[in-house]
Amino acid sequence: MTQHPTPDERRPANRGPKAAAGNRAALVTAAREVYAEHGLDAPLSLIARRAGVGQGVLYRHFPDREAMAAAILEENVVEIERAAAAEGATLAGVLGVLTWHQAQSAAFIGLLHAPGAFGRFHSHGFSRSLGERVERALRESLPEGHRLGAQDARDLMLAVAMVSGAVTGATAEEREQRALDAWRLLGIEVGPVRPFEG
Amino acid sequence: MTQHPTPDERRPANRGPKAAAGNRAALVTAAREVYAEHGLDAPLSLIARRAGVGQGVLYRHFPDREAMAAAILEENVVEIERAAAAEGATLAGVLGVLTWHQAQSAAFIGLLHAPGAFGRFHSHGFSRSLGERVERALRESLPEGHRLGAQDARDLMLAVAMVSGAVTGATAEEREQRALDAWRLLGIEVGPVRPFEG
Amino acid sequence: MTQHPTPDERRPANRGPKAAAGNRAALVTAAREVYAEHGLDAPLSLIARRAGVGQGVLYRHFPDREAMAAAILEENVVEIERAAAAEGATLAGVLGVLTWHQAQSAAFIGLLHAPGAFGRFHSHGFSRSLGERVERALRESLPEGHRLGAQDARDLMLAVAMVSGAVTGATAEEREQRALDAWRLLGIEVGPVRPFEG
Amino acid sequence: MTQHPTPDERRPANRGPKAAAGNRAALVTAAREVYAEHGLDAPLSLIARRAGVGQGVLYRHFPDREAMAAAILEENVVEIERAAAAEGATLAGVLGVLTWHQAQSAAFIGLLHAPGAFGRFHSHGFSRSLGERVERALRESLPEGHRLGAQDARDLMLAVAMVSGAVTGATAEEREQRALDAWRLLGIEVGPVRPFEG
DNA sequence: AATGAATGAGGATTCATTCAT
DNA sequence: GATGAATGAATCCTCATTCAT
Repeated sequence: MTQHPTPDERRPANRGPKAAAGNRAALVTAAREVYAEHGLDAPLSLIARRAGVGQGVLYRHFPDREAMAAAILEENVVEIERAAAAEGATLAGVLGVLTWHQAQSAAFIGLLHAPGAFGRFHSHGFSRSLGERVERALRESLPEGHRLGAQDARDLMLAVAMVSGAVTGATAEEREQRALDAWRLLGIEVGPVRPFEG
Repeated sequence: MTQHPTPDERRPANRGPKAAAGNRAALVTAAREVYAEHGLDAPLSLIARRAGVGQGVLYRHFPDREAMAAAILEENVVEIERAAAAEGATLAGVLGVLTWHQAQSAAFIGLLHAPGAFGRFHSHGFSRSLGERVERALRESLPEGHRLGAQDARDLMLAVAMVSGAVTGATAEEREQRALDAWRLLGIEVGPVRPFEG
Repeated sequence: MTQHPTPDERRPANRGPKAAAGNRAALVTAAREVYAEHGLDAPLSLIARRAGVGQGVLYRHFPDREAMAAAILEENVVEIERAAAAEGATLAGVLGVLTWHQAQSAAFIGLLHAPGAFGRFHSHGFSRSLGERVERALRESLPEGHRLGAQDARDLMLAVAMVSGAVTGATAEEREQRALDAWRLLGIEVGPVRPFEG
Repeated sequence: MTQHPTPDERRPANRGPKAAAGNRAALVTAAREVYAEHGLDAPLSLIARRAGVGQGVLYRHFPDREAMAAAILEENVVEIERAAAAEGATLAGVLGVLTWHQAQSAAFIGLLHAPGAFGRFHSHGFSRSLGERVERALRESLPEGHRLGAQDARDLMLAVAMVSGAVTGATAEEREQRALDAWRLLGIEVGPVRPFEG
């Protein structure tokens, strides 16, 4: 009685476990779009719908709001880490990749520097660690022997936050230009703004 | 047992129809507190309760969510305008006042430059005009004969947005220092960070 | 975006604050029926629907599951207390009233002795205190000077629990007879089984 | 980050198709534990997980909720039947075994007498027959030539239900004492409270 | 003009059950 | 025969907003 007693007649096909990987990918894609359009407060149900999966599938893959957001941010950070680890990486080059991500999804990179700014994402401290990973990546991209003092590192991350502030709220079209203007105001050189491709 | 709704917080008794102006003020104060505690997503009912008024009163004064937020920002902007209009105003001085407001309520001033960033405040475009008013105020604070080119003005507002980015997500304690660091990175001189008082 | 932005067109009439008392009564009546039919696990939404009110109204009057159940049980207990407090009350008479309530809503009186039996109602300990109130009422119904030892009181409440066990799960028709049989097996005299009417 | 489902509790590796019987036993054991911890509303998925099998296996063995619960009760009843069938069985002795089961899993034995009491287990009427089996077992335990009249039999089962009522809701520690107190109030002699062991 | 109850849509989350592999 | 992912209905609960008084 208490529970779901209406098994119904025809279900719209169970695509089987094979669909799992595809579903997860679809969810990530959908989440990226939906977050971009509606912000991090977007209803999860919308993401599930957009991905073409049931609510349950979303919860299976991402047990809570944070897990979903973390999965998105994670990918951004991984790209930046890869760019930093690549042969011949330079700070300017990595900042270019970072800027590309900021321009693509300002709200998310902005989140790196604004945990809890809107009353969410306090718990896991995940953005803290993501922020640290970005910081480490930037450090690693410096020329051999070139070390950043603590204050320098802090300033660099502050600069990143400032660029995020610059693009926050701008339309997708304006973002890249704004980011470049921001780096210019800071007097920091930035390489080509583009995704990292090994 | 636990039958009746919620006992409310402060409830200074119905002060009768005359209190309209007082009610508005109480709502603004309450909103500022509530937004600070719970973020912009805070339930309007909480604001009404905190202000000690009925829900209807809130709607009488502020027809929608945006009107409420706009009223908060409005006060910030008015202060900045006053600072700019004052005898002997300087850009650095006005930026000090602006920075004080950023440090006080980073999220709200940040909104100035981030309309719609989190899926809100699309409709009225009010922040556009608030932003323009800030821009005008900054211009007016320049020495007579000193005019800002369009690009310079744009850069200045971008810098303001960047400082907002720098303080977003920081704790109340850290904000002022971060803002000052940000201005330093931009190489822009800022006067004492304090509210404007005639 | 995040919240309920679809105010819709025509609402089915707001019957105004006057409806409050009526709504509460309707909810209590509906809850009694629904609990009887579906048990304490019944969906609250069903109660609201049965009462002909919106979900919100239910939550306004009864902030949580327990509050709803407590309201129902409360009424039963109050009746028993009244019966015990009446002029010329006797133990047998009060037991008759108590038995009437057991026969009417076995599950609920049963709850008196089975807090948490089904994984709910742990928190407020309300059933504990309701049980104590029944115990006190039974004590008060004893002839002047006749005091129940602690063990006797415990036995009496145990007997009440046993009668609840006897009627639990029986159909509405069988309950009264079963209860009387149970009291007979216990060798305890019970007055007429009927509600208390001053 | 927190992407994959739930890591499960015990997971003794896929034991292949041969394990059917073992799976069933594992499910029964798990169900007993889970029901004890979470009540009859416990999610079936939890039982499957605890048993270390997939959801599908649970459904293979127990087509619905009731089948699961019935399997648990079945074991209790079988024990009682064995006790009654044993050489030299006495009513008091069998009641002792029955009481042991009541003390162990009050809720379940209580169900014997409370089908549908909480909105469940209407369909199969299985508890009816389980109840009848208990009744027959008790009858068989009487001395040769000693027959129970219909009313006496009914009273005896009522007494069993009453003892269930007495222990319902008590903590595991209190149950045995309460059950014994209940039998004492009924004036029925009960042998040692212990499981039946041939 | 103020009050606060009513309304119900919306979004989160949980499971029972099915079924591809 | 086992596994465990997919599905989505159902329930919970929260507010934005209206409106009788």
